[in-house]
Amino acid sequence: MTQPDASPRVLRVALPVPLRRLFDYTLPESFRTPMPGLRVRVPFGHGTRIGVVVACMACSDLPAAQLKPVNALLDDVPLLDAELLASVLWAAEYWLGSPGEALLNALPVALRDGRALPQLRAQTWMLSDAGRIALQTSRTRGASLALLQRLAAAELPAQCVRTLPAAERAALARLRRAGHIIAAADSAATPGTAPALNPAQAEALAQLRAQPPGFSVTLLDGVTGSGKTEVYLARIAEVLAQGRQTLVLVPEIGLIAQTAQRLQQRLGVGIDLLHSGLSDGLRAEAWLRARSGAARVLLGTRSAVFAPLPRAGLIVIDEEHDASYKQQDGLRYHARDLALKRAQALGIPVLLGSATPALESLHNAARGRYAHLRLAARANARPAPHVELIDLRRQRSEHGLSAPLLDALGATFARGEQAMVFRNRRGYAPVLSCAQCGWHADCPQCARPLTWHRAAQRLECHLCGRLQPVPPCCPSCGSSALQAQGHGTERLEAALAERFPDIPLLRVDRETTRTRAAQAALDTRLPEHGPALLVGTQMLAKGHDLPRLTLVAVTSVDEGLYSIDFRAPERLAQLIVQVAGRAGRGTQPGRVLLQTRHPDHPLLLQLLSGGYHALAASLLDERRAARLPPFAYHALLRAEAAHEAALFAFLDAARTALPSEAAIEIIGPMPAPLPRRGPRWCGQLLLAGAQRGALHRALKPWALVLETLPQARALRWSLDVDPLEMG
DNA sequence: AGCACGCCGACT
DNA sequence: GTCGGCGTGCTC
Repeated sequence: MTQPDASPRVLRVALPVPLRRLFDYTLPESFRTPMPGLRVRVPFGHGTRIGVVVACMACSDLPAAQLKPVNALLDDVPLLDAELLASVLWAAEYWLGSPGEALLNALPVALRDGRALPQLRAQTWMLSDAGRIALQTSRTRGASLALLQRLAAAELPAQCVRTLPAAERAALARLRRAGHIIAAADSAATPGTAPALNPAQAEALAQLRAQPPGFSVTLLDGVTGSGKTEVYLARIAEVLAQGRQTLVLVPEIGLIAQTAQRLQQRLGVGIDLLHSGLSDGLRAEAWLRARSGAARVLLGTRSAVFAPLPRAGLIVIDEEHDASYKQQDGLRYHARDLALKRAQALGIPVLLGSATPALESLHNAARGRYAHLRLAARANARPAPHVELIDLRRQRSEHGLSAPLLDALGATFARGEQAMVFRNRRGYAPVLSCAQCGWHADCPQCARPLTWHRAAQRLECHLCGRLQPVPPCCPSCGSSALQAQGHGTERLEAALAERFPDIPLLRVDRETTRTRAAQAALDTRLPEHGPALLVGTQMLAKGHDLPRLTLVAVTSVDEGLYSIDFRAPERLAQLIVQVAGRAGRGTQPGRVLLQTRHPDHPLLLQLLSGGYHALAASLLDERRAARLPPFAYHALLRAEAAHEAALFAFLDAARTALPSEAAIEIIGPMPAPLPRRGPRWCGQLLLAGAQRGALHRALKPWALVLETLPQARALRWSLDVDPLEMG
């Protein structure tokens, strides 16, 4: 092992190439010794690359003759501070990715090409109302008075501060603390008044305040409407008052706007946003503001977990159970888990919020690794919505809608109230089949049924996106008796529009949000008062706050009951609780209808009688008995190839390359749950271990072997540590 | 991943 | 005669 030295002449550099290793370069005599986290330009292969310095050393493990010199140091000070550098390298190590890709992806796009840092929009100081009053009432003297008068005459750009007399510079800091001088950008907002906390919220806040300073994880577990956000806000306000930064993560971009508005109104500071909807320039600006400490509250989606936090005080993960926090390509990190790692390194608390915590989080709470705060009651003492099952075996249903469901919708509209109908499939019908011979339309490549999109007059493969015309008659027997089998959102929309012609109806799924303008425009299309109906996929489950929504229906919960994916019951329960939480937010109590052919299913019965936590407890028992996560650790090798033979040649070679260790169970190679996607064959190899450490120790060298496997040439493969999807 | 080097087919 | 197919080897 090489040792750091007083005058290191070798730099270990991370480069944006998909190789799980670092590269050593010599540092030319004339160059100063850079700090880790600095960007460099280096020769690589036949060209040059931008990389990040990871370590400075006296010598390399390689012979000096094999090292090339660094071309240029690109920053004066490291772009990544020590904590962020270490945390990103940890993520690359843990999720078995390339350290260089992880580091370069952690930077905003605008900083990846080695350009100099853009100038941050200059900060400008101005008088607050309090400052103006202080000036008018002549309560100040000396340098303070001079500075207030100076600012009353004109706003003061921050870069002019260093030319001020020293006494006035000292006064600036003092008057900022007193709130007499504020940043111009923050001037528009003044903190809103916090509503009085109910006893449960007050108790939760008291417990949070009682925690010892430093790293801690708290699962804030509260039913929808219990006011988790008020608890976050109170904690964030305290962190702000200490002059420290808060990072808030939400699962989806669609939740950013409403969350930002609420944070801004209540906290009275500008909220810096970090998400993929921003331009490169804006993202870089927010990232740099975070790095400078100027950004005090950062709000973003998954990738915002890579924001620099030099003055970190708190991290909040809202809807912590949401699977969107798991990156599904490239480095397959989990933003919640990385946030926990960062909080530990930063020595700050993390708040995990959810009405339906992930089983992993409940397990961690039960083991005492997380503090567990329950907010059981709805904040406004409104009754929880009433959940009922509709037995589809005993009802004839038309277009997937049973009579009791239609009656309930009719009654809701008659009262002038609003309703939502969920169906997890878009299109008109998931299968188009022949009533004569039983033929049905399949994707020739994926060998799965094509979805009939009736309005668009085509068949669509929801796996590979292939589009085909609708045949005029059965290609197999010539019969014209082609019929829709099953129901998608488009079919529900048509059936409901026919049944309730006078009720404003809106369909929300990937199809409608893609073609019609933005999702934001959707809410404005429904009346605020009077009856209305929303039909759509899970997209509906978040956002869309209809005040008069009192009925929520799920047209079938059965896919979630009998899926091969062991996480399906957890997800179904989370979805049901989440959609139930959307009903009855106004003054009327809510009602939830679940259509099923399995009304005796223990999962449904337990959810109805004991709620999410009772069900979660049994699901955890099942996971323990079956040795599934969180009682075991998984890693999944996925591969897809043009030929089936190449696919299994690779997976077999990968299996052979694994050390024969009793601690690891190897399942496969096997075809993926959906074995064909477009022209490619998909397969996988699942590794399970009882101990995370033992599994990981075997995985790291294995990943390096996989990179060099000749069978890996002809295909695409990826490793997924702690996979959330088996497929 | 890129990007070159390296040996075998249809074209000005 | 060559332009170019993608097999394979490497990147400090």
